[in-house]
Amino acid sequence: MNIGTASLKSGLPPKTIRYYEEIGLIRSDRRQNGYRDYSEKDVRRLHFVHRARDLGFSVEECRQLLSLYDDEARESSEVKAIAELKLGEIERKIAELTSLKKSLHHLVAHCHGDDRPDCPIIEGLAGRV
Amino acid sequence: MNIGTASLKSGLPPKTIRYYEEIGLIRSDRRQNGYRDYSEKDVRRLHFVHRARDLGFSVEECRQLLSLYDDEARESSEVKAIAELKLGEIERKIAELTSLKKSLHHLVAHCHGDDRPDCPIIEGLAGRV
DNA sequence: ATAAACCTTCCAGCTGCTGGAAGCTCAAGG
DNA sequence: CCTTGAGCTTCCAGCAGCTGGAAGGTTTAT
Repeated sequence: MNIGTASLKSGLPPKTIRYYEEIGLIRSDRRQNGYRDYSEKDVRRLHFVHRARDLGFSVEECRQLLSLYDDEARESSEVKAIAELKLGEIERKIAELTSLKKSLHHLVAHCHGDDRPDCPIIEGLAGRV
Repeated sequence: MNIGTASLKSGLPPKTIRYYEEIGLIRSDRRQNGYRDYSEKDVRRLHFVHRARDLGFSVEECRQLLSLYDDEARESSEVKAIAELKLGEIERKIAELTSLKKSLHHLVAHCHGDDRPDCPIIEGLAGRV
């Protein structure tokens, strides 16, 4: 099938699919006219990458996950290790954002927000607080 | 003072300070030898940007905040509006990550993680769940 | 006098796409 | 049969926000 159809089935834009090919993540057959040609199996791999990206895995991690996906003799512990690393990253990111949120909320809460120039937010950013 | 000293005082790497100048965020005087020359006031502005970036503001937002910082006649409502927008963004990001975390945690929790190949994480990514 | 530590500019690269231009191919309608 | 439009191809550029490195000038300390 053409890239347009593979795009619809996998949920990835054609541009992204070409990009993934360029960086060697997903390959494709070619027809005589030069068009890319995808099988159902290819589409499943594309879909797999789509889901993994949506779950926060980097392209490099997708590469690892894809090779585990392909490996009939994989050990699930390997997959789990990657996922747990990612989970940790996500948790750290959440903690970081939560702390940011707290700081920013604190500044916002103390700003009266009227037409006067004195502003605890500006002062906080200036480090005067 | 030289860029190295300004870097130490503001907490921004010299490279970043030059970059901020290149994009017109922070200017600097020049000495006869071509070296950049920073005043204490410049350093305060650099520090301000540093803090704002750390709090999650984009460079463009820093530009706005800097001009409000400079504006003696600013209305604090303007600052507050920008900060509230950012706060909303941070909250949305946290919600998104929390949902990611939930999905990923669900997959991880169901993976026995041993030497066998069957793996709910791979299956989940493949969309077979 | 020389070496180390600064400073300068410029160019490239990181992640992960996305947009656009120029050009080829294919399917359908008149 | 011709044309039109959709879909495909490649290549180049750009987004954010730096960061690394090369090649070279300056300053400072020994």
